[in-house]
Amino acid sequence: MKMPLVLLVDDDHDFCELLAEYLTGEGFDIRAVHDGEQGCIAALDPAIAIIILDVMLPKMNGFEVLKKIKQTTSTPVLMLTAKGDESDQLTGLDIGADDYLQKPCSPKLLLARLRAILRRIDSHTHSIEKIVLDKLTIDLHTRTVTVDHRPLDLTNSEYNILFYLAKEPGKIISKEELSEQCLNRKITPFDRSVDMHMSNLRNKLDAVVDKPLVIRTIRGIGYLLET
Amino acid sequence: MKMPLVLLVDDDHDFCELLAEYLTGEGFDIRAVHDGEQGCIAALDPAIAIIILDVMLPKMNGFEVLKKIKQTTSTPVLMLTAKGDESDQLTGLDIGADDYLQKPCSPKLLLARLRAILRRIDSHTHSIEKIVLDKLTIDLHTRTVTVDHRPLDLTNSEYNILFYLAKEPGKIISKEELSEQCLNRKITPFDRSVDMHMSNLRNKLDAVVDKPLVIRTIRGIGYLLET
DNA sequence: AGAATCTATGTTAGAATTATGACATTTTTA
DNA sequence: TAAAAATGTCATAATTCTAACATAGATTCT
Repeated sequence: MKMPLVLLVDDDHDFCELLAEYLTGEGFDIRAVHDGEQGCIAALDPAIAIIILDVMLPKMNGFEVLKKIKQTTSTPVLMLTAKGDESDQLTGLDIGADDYLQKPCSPKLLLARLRAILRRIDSHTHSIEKIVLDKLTIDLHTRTVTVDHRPLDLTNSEYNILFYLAKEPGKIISKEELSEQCLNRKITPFDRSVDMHMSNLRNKLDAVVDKPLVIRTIRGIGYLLET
Repeated sequence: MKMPLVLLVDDDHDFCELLAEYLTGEGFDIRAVHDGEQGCIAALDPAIAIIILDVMLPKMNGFEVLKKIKQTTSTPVLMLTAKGDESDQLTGLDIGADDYLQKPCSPKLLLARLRAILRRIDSHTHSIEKIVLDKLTIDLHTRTVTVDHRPLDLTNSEYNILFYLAKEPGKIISKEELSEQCLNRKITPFDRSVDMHMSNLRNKLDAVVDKPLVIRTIRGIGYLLET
């Protein structure tokens, strides 16, 4: 999929044009139609990567269009709902929309949502399942870790950290990055959390085998998993 | 920045061609040069969004090139280092490289790193600083929250959840999403963590003012922050 | 080079936060 | 109306954070 093709179904021509211009600049191809019937027909094209669908449409309302689309294709749909009306969201969720956005919304937010959906879809179809490094195995789906076929019982944070290091063995990862990516918090001046997790992680790794895999400290910089 | 322009500095022509083809397909424009001197000159072009730089280069090694580039521009640099040699990483970090990758590496990983750097740079230059919703203020930089100018003392997870809801007020967010995005873990069958955090968050919100902002439950679907 | 000093990391123990089982309450379904 | 299912919340267990001190690597000064 080179330039993802976006089908835009909205009767507001100005809005379509504006959005088309913005999204084109961000690496998307756009096709726009302006009523529900056209939307249903256009949605059948398998080249379409994602559909942006307004609920307020002439001829057929957005929900009917959504229902029809979902009967025939599995193309993801991002719906634009009226502000503050969450019954719209509920109805859409039932029928199978992939995401929502209240209209009006910033193009930036819409872009972020678009990418999020495409990333999600993408990662479901062909993503990494396992990391295997010598005696270490990390199963991303079940979040389980084994060393030498023996299961390793890790806490959630320990798993996140080990996984993050193992994604790129030999690469030095800073504490800042580990804290933000694995612990979901900004690091603070005398924050020892990452060090503490490393200590515990090393203990657990040592307990299993003789010389299995080593987390090395790079003083002042970060940590790395030895290859 | 429509199609980010990538400068590739590597003497391996085949590798350059391969990568250029792949990255072009992913929405980048590529310019490639094959020795250090050319690299230094090419790097001066302000149109370049990011530089991929191999350490092994004829005429001038990668570190010298990196040093020269960093003296004159602030363009981010992703370095390609030899496998297993973290002294390369340390040297590069000193000089100011933005990221590393061991060569050989998959184009996919390289793409991910490229995007990560661009996202990071981007978010530093013009990102949202604050969310203000009626009486609620969330300062993203300091991670502090006030209601009616009174500070609200939240735990890390409570902050993450409130922020996630407040990013799109009125939007229904599922427990699955909240668990994965705010607590960094997959939700499990009888997992009550999100509910518990909601309960505590509501107590803290109620404690401050009379009728401030409400977290509404959408049974079977998720939660939303009322607007 | 070696001693003194500074700084970052390792580790212990206790505090704070988070997760989980149990039960109450509410909403939905049959 | 009863049963089933989802959420609210209390109490407690598990995890995570933080303060304090120990240790080791770097730096400075002679």
